[in-house]
Amino acid sequence: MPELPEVETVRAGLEPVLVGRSLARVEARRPDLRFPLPDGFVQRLTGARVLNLRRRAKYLLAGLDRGGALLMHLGMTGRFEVEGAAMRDGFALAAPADAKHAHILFETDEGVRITFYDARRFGFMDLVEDDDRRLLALGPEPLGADFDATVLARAFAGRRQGPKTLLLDQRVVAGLGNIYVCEALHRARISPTQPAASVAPRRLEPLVAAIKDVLGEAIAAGGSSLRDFAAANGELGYFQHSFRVYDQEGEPCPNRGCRGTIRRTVQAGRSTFFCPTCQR
DNA sequence: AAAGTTGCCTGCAAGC
DNA sequence: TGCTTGCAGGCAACTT
Repeated sequence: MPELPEVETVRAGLEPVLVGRSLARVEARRPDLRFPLPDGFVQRLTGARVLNLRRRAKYLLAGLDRGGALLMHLGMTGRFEVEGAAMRDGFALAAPADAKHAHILFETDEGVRITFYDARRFGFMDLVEDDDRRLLALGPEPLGADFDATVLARAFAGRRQGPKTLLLDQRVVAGLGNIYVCEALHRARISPTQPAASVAPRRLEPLVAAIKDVLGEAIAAGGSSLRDFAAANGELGYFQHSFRVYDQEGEPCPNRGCRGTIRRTVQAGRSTFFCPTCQR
């Protein structure tokens, strides 16, 4: 469940049980996620206190009192489950619900257990410093003041690539994924496939606004929940009901005054949903 | 069969 | 010509 709004929702859910707590127990139930866990992962985290929980792009960063941070990425299917303070009552916690994909377990000094599940295992964790190159390479936060039309003008200049693929490039703007790029381009009525250099400059400001709007609305809705089977303890987001183009192939275009039909195409190996009538 | 992720690899074009 | 760089597209990692 992982684009910026989903990661932000996860961050907000973990913050109250994690920040200020120390990790009494850490268990890695396999040596790797997408990549091998770093050397001494469990030892280096056990006993550490979490100072803060931040989001950067689609990354979660738990700052540690012993320096550095725990970097976490949800990949495609990564998710966290939080279970209450059973330890305080002297009861052992039940086995993870989906034991096969429960890869990392944290238990705080309050006895709260936080389990990281990831069926496809495209997610990853690492222990990093502030100068980690994955973080330094990221473009501006789309909801930040420094993301504006000028940023897009620079990124689009001279590019034959479509706006769709450039907006997915985390070096241009950090945190957008397939869903919200499709949604934002539709709101701004910009073709996802035309050469980015051919998008008129006056259209970049509305595009920035569309990106900020759709992300803000999605965060307010708790993100989007796709293909989420067992409803975890946390509530599911409901923004998927507000999709105007994503996964809406064949539906009428909801843009005002447009009588087009939503189509699906493939760009850089990923589905693009758009209205060929009003997005030009 | 398709999937919301990133990053690596390739082949090609452009530039010096 | 040959080398380097950037670009654009494809694919791999895995499970349901």
